[in-house]
Amino acid sequence: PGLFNSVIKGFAMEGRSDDAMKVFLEMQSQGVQPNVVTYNTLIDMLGKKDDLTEALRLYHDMKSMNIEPTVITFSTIINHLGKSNLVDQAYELWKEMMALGIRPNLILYNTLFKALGRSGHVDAASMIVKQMANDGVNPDAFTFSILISSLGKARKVRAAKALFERVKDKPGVVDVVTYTSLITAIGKSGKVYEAMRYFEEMKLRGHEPNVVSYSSIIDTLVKKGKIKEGYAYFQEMVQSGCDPNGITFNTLIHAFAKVGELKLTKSLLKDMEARGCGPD
RNA sequence: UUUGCCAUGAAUCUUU
Repeated sequence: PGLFNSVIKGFAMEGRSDDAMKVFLEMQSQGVQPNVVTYNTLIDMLGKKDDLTEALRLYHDMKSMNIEPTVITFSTIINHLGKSNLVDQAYELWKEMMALGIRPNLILYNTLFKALGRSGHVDAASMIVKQMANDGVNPDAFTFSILISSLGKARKVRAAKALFERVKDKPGVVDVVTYTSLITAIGKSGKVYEAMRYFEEMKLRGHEPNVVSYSSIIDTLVKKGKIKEGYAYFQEMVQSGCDPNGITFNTLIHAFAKVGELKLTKSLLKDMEARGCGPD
């Protein structure tokens, strides 16, 4: 089924889910049995188009075909349930997985933290962090980015910072995304200068800010009325060869419009067109 | 050749 799976994946990546489903039927009519990878791929594809009903139907299908789900099956479904804010169902699946004796791996834990974090269940996530440690699964930069931004969205910025400070000297668990998560959390709490301090620390530690990092710090600054400072970061970003995207421009244009900076707004709109970032 | 095909993180606006 490997060949069919690759073809299905190809269609899935192009968003051609109906073609993918046709291949799925076609392989069966040729007597090739789909395997767990086939199902995982299709479930992920359906989840990406928010068709959770169909995704769950396939999950039940595979079980009735006696195809054993794997940890990937569960992280795929939990991921999409989380993104659809169906945390309770995500948590049910987590329990089902445990009941089946399937060991959660790093990605599964990260996915679950993300689902819990989105819905504000940061305390539940902290409990599971302990279980993860007991399981001998080591957190990575994804884990801390998820936990830190979840804490930030739950307005627990002190906890976010404490967590970050606790792990930032360990190798391999902090990267530009982890820093950006913290910078955003602090920025949204209104501590502009502290956000800037971490932004500078990030650069000093050799983590090159990317378009998301710059957009985040710019947003923090301009929302606090620090238009000049925000624009200075925009210039730094361009000079350092980091291309702004539609979100960067959107952030600046909103801010400029608010304070009536018509000239700068116009020049940004031009700049935007020149860069092929269509305004929306 | 413990082969190959599948899953996770950060930014703006909009919103219930």
